[in-house]
Amino acid sequence: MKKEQWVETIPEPCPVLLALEEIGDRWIMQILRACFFGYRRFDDIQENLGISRSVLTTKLHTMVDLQLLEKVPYQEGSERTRYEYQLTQKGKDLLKVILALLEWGNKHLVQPGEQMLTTIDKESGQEVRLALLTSDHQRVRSRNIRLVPSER
Amino acid sequence: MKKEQWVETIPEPCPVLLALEEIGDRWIMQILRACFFGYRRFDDIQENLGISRSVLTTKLHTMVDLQLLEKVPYQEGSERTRYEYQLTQKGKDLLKVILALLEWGNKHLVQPGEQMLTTIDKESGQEVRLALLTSDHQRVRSRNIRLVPSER
DNA sequence: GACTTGAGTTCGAATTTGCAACTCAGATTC
DNA sequence: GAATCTGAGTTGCAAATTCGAACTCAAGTC
Repeated sequence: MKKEQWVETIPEPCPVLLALEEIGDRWIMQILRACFFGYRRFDDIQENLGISRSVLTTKLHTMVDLQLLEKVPYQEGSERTRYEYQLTQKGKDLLKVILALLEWGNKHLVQPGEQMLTTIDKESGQEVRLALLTSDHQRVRSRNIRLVPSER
Repeated sequence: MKKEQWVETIPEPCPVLLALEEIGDRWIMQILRACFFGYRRFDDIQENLGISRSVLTTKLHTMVDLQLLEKVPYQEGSERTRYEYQLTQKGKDLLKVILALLEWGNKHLVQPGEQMLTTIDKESGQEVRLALLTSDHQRVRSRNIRLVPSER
């Protein structure tokens, strides 16, 4: 193998692979997207995604095991107690992954005439984008980065 | 369905779903990661990922169809012409997705004692992270964003 | 002429997913 | 107080994916 692009030594295990092994299957990211977009209940998620009920059951349980979601009881008015799936902090920390996918989808997948989904700052109303920043807030362009192993 | 978190109206088709339908399967992101990390040839990728050869063949072809990769001839010295898979611009534009996964993996999946993989600025050597920026370079925190549909 | 290498094919077995129907407990209706 | 509805699953079987290992095939090498 010749010239490498961003990295010379890849740690074992590779953190990106670890991430993909947890959430890189056909459904988990889609379920997370639904959760970010406000869906919380079994039937809502099932209908929104068109996933089969049996698979959704399994995926929700593994997502709870992985601590991406939490099964929380709630009541609407005086109805009986039900359960909904809420994003945990670990789950919420995947927001940037979703936003990165969103930017890429807007750029490469949305056809002219269709609608994009843009991220705006609630306060200023300005458009918001993901950028690479050094610790003292300088912007860095992608081609100027390198990946290095470091101790946890 | 009650209170939504980041978005009131989701455009149809949703750009995030479009993205996940293209690259959200079990292998494509892993193959992309391998490409970002410098692997370009069939056997190298196959060995690195432990994917079965038949599936890799199919995935590489669909990735070429989707214009994520390009099959490019090359020669090493005077050897016969071979082919390697290179990231296209559309493929390279997924870097932020990979970096977001990397940050998440570092934070939540790397065990103490194992190695993280950190992103640094080639010039300053400083650590680099993904951040949300408005168009005039103000940082925004995740909870202060909203998603709105917009015309393409 | 036999061997090696990269890049696949082929094929049967194992795993995952889909679909439709069934369950089951708590509310609500008649 | 029996029948119905609703949310959140199970169950069982068919269809689609993936795996592993062996086989192919064309170039180039010994």
